[in-house]
Amino acid sequence: MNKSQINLPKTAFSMKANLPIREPEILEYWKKIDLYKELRNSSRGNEKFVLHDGPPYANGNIHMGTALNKILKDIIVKFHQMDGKDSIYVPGWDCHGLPIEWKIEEQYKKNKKNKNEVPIVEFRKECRTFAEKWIEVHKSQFKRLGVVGDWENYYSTMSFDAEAQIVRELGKFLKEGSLYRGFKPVLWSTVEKTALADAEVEYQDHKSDTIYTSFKVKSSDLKELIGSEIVIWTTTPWTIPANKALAFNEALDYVILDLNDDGDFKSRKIVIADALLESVVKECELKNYKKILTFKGKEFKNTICNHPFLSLGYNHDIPMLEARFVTTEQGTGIVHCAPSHGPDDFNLCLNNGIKAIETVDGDGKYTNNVKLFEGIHIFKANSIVIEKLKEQRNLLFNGQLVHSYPHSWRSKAPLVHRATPQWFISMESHKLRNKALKAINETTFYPSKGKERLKSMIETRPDWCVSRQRVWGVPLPIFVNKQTKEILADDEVIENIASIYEKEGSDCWFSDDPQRFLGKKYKAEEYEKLSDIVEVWFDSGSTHSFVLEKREDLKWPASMYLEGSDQHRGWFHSSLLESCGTRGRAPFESILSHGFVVDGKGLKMSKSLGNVIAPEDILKKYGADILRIWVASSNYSEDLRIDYSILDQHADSYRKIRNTFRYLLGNINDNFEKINFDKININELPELEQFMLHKIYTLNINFKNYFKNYDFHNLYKELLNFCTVDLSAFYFDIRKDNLYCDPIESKKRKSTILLLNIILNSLLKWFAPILSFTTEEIYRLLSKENKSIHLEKFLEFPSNFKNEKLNNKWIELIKIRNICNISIEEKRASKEIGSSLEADLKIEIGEKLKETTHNIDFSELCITSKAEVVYSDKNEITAVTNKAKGSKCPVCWKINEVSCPRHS
RNA sequence: GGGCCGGUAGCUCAGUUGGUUAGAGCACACCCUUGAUAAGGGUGGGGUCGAAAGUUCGAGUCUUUCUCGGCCCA
Repeated sequence: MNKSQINLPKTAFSMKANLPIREPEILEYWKKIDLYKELRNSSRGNEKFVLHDGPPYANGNIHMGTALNKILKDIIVKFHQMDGKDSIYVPGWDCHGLPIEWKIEEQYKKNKKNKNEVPIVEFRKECRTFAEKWIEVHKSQFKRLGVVGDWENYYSTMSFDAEAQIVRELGKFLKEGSLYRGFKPVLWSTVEKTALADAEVEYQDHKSDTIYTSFKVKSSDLKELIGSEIVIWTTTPWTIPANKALAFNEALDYVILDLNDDGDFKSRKIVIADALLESVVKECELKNYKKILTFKGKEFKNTICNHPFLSLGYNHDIPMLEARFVTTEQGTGIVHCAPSHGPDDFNLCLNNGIKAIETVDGDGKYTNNVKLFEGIHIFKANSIVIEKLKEQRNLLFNGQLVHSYPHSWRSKAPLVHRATPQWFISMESHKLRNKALKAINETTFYPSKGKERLKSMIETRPDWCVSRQRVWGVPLPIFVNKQTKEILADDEVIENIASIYEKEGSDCWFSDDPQRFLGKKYKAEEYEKLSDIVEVWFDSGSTHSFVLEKREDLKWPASMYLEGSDQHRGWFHSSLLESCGTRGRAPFESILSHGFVVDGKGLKMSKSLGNVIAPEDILKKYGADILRIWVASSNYSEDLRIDYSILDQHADSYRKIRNTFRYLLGNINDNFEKINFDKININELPELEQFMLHKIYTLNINFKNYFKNYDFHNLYKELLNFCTVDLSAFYFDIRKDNLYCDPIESKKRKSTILLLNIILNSLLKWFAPILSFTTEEIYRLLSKENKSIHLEKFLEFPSNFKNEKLNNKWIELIKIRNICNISIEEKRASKEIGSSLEADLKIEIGEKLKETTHNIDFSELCITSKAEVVYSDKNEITAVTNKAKGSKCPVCWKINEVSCPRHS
C-alpha cells in the first residue's frame, strides 16, 4: 500500500491568485473574443434590462466613489444577463461645464494667454479635446475594474447628436410655453461685465458703508407694532432702493423701544431683536430709551411695512417674512431683503411670490426699474441713499466697516449680487411639479427611503434655472424679437438648429450668421440671438432622450438609474423633471441609490486627513475581484467603509472561496461534467448527498430573492457561509475519506463526484457577477467549447432536490455531531488523542431520535475511526470519546482492531 | 445653521408586529492535522445594541433630548 493507491486532488488551478497580474490577461481575453458582442448575440431577442449609465464628469482620475458606482452597476447588469435578460450597458460621459472651462483657463494662465483674445470657437475646441482625453483615461480605468459594456459606442453629452437633441428638448419646453425669462441674482463683476462662479471668487477685506435704517409698520396682527418702526442694518446701502421685504426669525425675541434722544428719532418707537439690544444701543449711541414690549418673532406674522422712501414714490408694501437665515450675530435681528441682490433674499422672496427684477444693468448702473436712481452707478449710490434716508428722517445711524468681501479673481474688483436675465422652466405653469410627483410614486426605489428624499425635494424646489453665462455648453437656442420682446418659439427653427448641430456640433452658434439658424422665415436683424448656454444638469437630464430613445439596442424608459445618493438632487432630479416635462413620465422604472465611501472610522476621505485610498492602489495590491467583493459585501444603502484592514479581511474571504473552488477542481481532476439534473436518480444517492442537494436548492431560492431586492451583501454572505460552513467544514471534510480512499469506480465515490460537479457549476454561476475574473479563470480551465462564464445562465434546480423532511433530520444529526466534537475536543485538550481519527465515540441518544439516527454512521459523520450509538430513556444527547484501539490503516488512516475492511 | 439618513462584537453584516441568556461568518486565542498544505479541522473568549431620560409587566426594537458621522441645502 502506498500513496499511488489513493486519489489525491490534482488541478491546474493554483492556490495563489496573483490577481494584479492575472486580471489584465483575462481582460485581454475578453477583448480578443469581443465579450460584449458575444453577450449581445447570445441574448438577442430576450427581454431587455437597461441600466442607463449616469455620466461621470470627464475630468480627473476615478476615485473610490466612481469605482463603487461602476462595479455595482456591472454586478447588476451581469446578474440580469445571467438571469436570462438582454442586459445592456452603455457607458456615458458628461462633458460640458465649468470645471473643464477652468482647466483650459488655467492652461492659458500658465502660457500667459488671455482668454478674451481667443475666439470662443477655438476655446470650445480645447474644452472638447480635454474632455475627449479624459474619456479615454476613464474608459481604461473602468475596464480594469472588470466592467463590461459597449465601450466602443459610448455616449457623451458633447457628441453632435447629443447637442442636437438637447436643442430639440429645449424646443419642447419653449413651444409649450413653460420656458420663460426671469431674473436671478448672480455674483457679478461690473468691471469685467460678467458673472462669476463661486470658485472664481476671492475674499479680501473691503471697507463698506453701514446704515441702520427704519421701515414703518403699516399693518400687523400685533397691534402694538402698528406705527412702530422696524430697524435693519446693512453693509450695502445701495440695495435699499431694491428692497422688497424684511426677514425675521420666529424663534428670536424682539423688543419695541421708545426712543427719547434729541434728533430725528425723538419719540419714535423702534423694533429690534432683544439679543442685539446692547450692541445696537452702543453703536447707534442711544442714550434714552425704554423697553415697551418684548414679543416672540412669530408674532410678526402678517406685518406689512412701508419703504423708507415712501414719500419719494416707493409706495409698494414691504411684507415681513420668516427666515431661518436671520441670526443674532450682527445687525438688528431683522434683515432687509432685495431679491435682486442676494441669493437668500431671492429664495425667500420667491417662496413668497415676490420675483426678482433687473434693478442694475451689466455696467453697474440702476435701470429704469429703480425710481430716482436710474443711470447712477451702484458704487456711487451709497452716499446718495444715505443722504436721502437722512432727508426722510429714516436714518438711525451710519458708519463704516472693514470686512471680508467677495472680489473677482481676475480684476480683483469687488463683486455684487446682481439679478440678471435668466431662463427658467416653470414648475407650475404646465403642472411639472405634479407630473414629477406622480412619476415618483410610479417608481421603485432601492432602498425605499430614496423615494421620500426625492419627493421632498421636488415638492419644495423653485422653478428650474436652465441658463448659464458661460461658453462650454450647448447654446440656448433662443431668439427674442427686438421690438416686441417676444420669444421665438417655432418648431421649424428648432429643428433647423438641431439638424445643423447634428452635422457639425454647436460651435457654429457662436461664429455663424444668425440668419443660418433662423432660416428663411424670419429676418436676423429683427431678432436678438442669445449667447447663454444651457446648464449642464439639463444636458445630463436629457441623456434618456439621446441615448435610450435614439439607440435601437436600448429601451425607454430605462429599467434602472443607479447613482450615489447625492444624485437625488442631481441626475435623478434633472432627468425626472426633463422627462416629465417632455414626456409626462420618468425615464426610469426604478432608482437604486448608494451611499458614500468613507474611511474605516466612518469619516469622509480627504487629503488633509490622509485617509484617501485610490482604486489604483487597491488594484495593484489586491486586484479587482477583491474590490468587487468589497462592493458586494457592503451595505450600499448606508455609507460604505473602506481601509486596508477591511480589504485584508475580504482578501481572506476571497482565499477561502478560491480554495473551495480548488478543492472541487482537484477532486474532479479538472474534468468538469455538466450534469443533467432530470436524469439524477436522487433516491439512489447517499443521504448526505441528498441533503446537499436540498441545501443547494434552498440556497438558490434565497439567492434569487436577494438578487430580486438587489440585496447583495446578504447574498454574498450567504454564499460565503455556504463555502465555509456547509462545504469546507462539513461536506468536503466528511467526503475526503470517500474521495481519497474509495475506488474510483465505487458507487458512493461517483455520487460524491456528481455532487462536486453540481456544486462547482452552481458556485461558478452564483459568483460570476461578483468574482468576474476568478470565475472566468476557472471557466476557461474547464470549458472547451464555450467562450465565457458571462455568457452562461443561472441554473434552475428541479423541485425534487427539495427535501424538507431530510433537512430536518440532518439538522438533528448536525447537533449530535457538534456534541461529539466537544467530546473529542476534551480528549484532545488532555492530550489523550490528536486527530479525530484517533477517537472512538460512544453516543447516547434518547429513543425519540432512534428513527432519525438508526441508519447513520457517526464515525463517517464525525470523522472518527469508530462510533457506537446506544439508546436510552433520557432526552439529552451525550457523547464520550475514548482512544480508538488497534492499528492505523496506511491507506485510510482509520484505526481498526482487525485489518481494515476496505484496504486489506 | 436647516432638512434627511445612520451608529448592534476588532471587521462585514442578521435581528420578524416590543417577548427567553442579542446571532452568523471573518479576525483573534488555544489545540489538532500535514493526503485541500503560504491550505484544512476542532474548541473557546469577545457586545451596559452611540449616551441619557421616558412609555411599558417587558425596549436593540417605540418617544424625547443629546452626541458622533454622512449626504443635501444655506
